[in-house]
Amino acid sequence: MPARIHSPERVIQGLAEVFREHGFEGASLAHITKATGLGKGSLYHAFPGGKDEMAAAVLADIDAWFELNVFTLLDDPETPAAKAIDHMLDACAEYFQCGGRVCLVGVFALSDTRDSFAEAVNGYFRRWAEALVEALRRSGLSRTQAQSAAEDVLAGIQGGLVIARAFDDNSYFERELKRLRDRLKMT
Amino acid sequence: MPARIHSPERVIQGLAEVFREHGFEGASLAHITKATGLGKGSLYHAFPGGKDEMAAAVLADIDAWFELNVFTLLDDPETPAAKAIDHMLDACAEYFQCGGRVCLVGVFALSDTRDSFAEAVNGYFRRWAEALVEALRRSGLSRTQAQSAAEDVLAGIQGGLVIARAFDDNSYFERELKRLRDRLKMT
DNA sequence: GTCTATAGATCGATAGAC
DNA sequence: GTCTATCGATCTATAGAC
Repeated sequence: MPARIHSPERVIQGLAEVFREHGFEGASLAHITKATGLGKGSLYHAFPGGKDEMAAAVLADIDAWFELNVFTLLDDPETPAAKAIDHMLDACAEYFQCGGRVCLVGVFALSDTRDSFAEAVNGYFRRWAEALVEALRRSGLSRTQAQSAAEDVLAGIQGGLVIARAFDDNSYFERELKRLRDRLKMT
Repeated sequence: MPARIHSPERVIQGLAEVFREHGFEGASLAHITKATGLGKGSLYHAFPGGKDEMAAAVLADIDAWFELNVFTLLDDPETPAAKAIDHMLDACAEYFQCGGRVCLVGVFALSDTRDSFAEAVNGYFRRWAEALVEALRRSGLSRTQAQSAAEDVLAGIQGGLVIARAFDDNSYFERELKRLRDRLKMT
């Protein structure tokens, strides 16, 4: 048998898709083997900790993506706040496929799965909020104003994903992003 | 054995709690029997359709609650818009226990459960949006403005619940409700 | 209407060949 | 590193006594 047919990135991506679609408890190994193309043996070779370790790997991968594509720019004191925030919203539109893809961290947050991954779930949103506050302060807002606006943006994004999915209408998420963009420009 | 120890309302409430906490797939009959106090036999006597019928009953119960406590007042042409909207946000704070309780419809919307309950999930938010648009138009907004504001409020509520639960911090949801209240007053 | 017992399928996880 | 075979547990759902 050839070694390493499946690149780690593809496996993580397949895992993410299954967890997003079915949630943690609904993500059966049958679904996972189908999505990754790996048998159970291979999966448990790569993730000895089982489903918990698979989910943790996916969460770490998400963290890394947002760190690279969103948070770093928000933090960067040399990047104009407006540009960093615009880029953040563009990145969200891309990552969440304009509402066609839900946020795994949000999915985990809503169910009892949150208790098992509390640190990752909490950390993801905390890191995002802190970086966004940093950018908003650069744009001239007070700490209180910036925190309130950041909370509002995070809720808008997560809520936009929920409602877009409920209506099966991606344009809902796009309109929500537009509203957030406009609101951030006004402040 | 005494008949009808468990009132239908208590059973539905127990079911709702389990589905909210664990999602549809994670809501095992073991959890359900524990939460309702009913054995499997009793449950399948009351809900011959199994878990699907249990979930549908819970969704219908939620619909009825919001119809009675939120939508009707928003629709009522004799109720001042500001009063109806204030009442809606109060009802949300109460129903979602200031963020301590998540929205089952939102939970279902995010996972593949949505496909099985698409009509109920879609209808819940559609009814809410329509009623809210009605109230906002009474307050003087154009149809376009009212629709945009209504979408924004729905997303804010759902997103507020996601983030509050992610942070395990109910004050987050309360602040989001306050922001929505202020924003609606400004328009 | 409620229960216990249990069927039959699927679950997560492991063992061991290659 | 990947597979098949398989384990014991748990799952949804049913049957039948009371």
